[in-house]
Amino acid sequence: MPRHKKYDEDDVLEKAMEAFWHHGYEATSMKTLVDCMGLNPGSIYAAFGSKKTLFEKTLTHYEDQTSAKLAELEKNRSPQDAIFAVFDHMVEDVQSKSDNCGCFLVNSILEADPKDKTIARAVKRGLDKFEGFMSRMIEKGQASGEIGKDLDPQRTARLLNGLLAGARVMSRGHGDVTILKDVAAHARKILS
Amino acid sequence: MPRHKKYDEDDVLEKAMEAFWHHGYEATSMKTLVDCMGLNPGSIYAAFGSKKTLFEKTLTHYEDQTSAKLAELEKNRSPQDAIFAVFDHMVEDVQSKSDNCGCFLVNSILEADPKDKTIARAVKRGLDKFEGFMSRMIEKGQASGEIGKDLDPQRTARLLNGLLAGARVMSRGHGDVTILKDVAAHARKILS
DNA sequence: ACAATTATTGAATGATCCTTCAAGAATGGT
DNA sequence: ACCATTCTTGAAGGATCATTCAATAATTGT
Repeated sequence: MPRHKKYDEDDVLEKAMEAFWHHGYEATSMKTLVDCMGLNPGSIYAAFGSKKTLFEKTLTHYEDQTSAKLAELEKNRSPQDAIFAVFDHMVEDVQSKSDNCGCFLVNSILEADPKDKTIARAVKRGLDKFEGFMSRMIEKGQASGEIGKDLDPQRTARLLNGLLAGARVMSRGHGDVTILKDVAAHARKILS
Repeated sequence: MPRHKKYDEDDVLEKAMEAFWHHGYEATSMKTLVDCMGLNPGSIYAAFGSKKTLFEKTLTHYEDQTSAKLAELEKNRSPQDAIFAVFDHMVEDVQSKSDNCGCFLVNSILEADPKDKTIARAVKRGLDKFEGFMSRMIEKGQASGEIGKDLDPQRTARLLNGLLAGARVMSRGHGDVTILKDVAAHARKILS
């Protein structure tokens, strides 16, 4: 039977994701991908179809990674703490990395052509997962008495997501991290 | 003396801005600009130098337009109402336009190469104006008793800006406007 | 009306874009 | 050891990219 691939598909997908994440879809050329992934054009096209479909696969790869992290928080923490942990994680993430390239999903929302429904749907699916997590945590927190029952779970979830997205955007616009901490604190206030 | 330009420089700058705004910097080709602006490549280069410098000029053009609007609000409304008006304007803007392409500044923050200091600085200048407006309104509102004195003007200004940015991002991710109204309501709550 | 100056035109440039493909290399079954 | 199958290689493809420039057109001062 045949020859085996000498690279790991998840490895190179991860590298492609980093490239798209750093530079955006348009500014990431095939040459860049060839360099980053360590594969020749032919191999990339054989494995992933095209630049566009490769991009879509990196999006779902990111989505998978993110929901794995959320699932872990959901298992190991109280509902309220799980939400706070998301905000705290964002602060640490921005502080630790030398390059602040934000959330891959948020970046992709803004760069994507609104008419491109394939990417729009992939992004929306990612946002929905995030929102589902937040909403679920709020409901569970309300059931356990940890979170006030006056909050509408879904709308509050969206508000928190908006805060999260906005914080990342602003922290990238300025070189500043203060806004992130303030937003994390504000999230605590909302769920008080 | 010489021949006069047969186009208005502000007119074509406006059109270039719309092109960049809709598609982003990278996805806007020179051909697109030629079509949108109604000028030949030669004329564009003669007047604006390069694609990059043209983009920078559209950014400051946007900045000028925005600060004009803010100045008007600052003159005609109470400090608190001026802030609320910004949020309400965002809601109306998204609802009225068929294509929701967000805030040109925010889009540019995320697309721009972090190493490109020229664009980063232009964007930061725009954000600072916004933040300055918010902060100034809060201080004036506190002086007149309209806004609680316990709020830190600058940090609250940044928080509000983050809310604003986040709302636009989320409304673009989903097809939904509810989040915008909720954010506007939340801003009122913060300044209550 | 002519000269001087500037604007417009659009074809041409070389670089880079994404993609394809024919060739060679490597593996597993028989 | 050989065949069938699959992967890798990297050069070549045409398209499009941003940019330039020589030629033409238009305007104003004299």
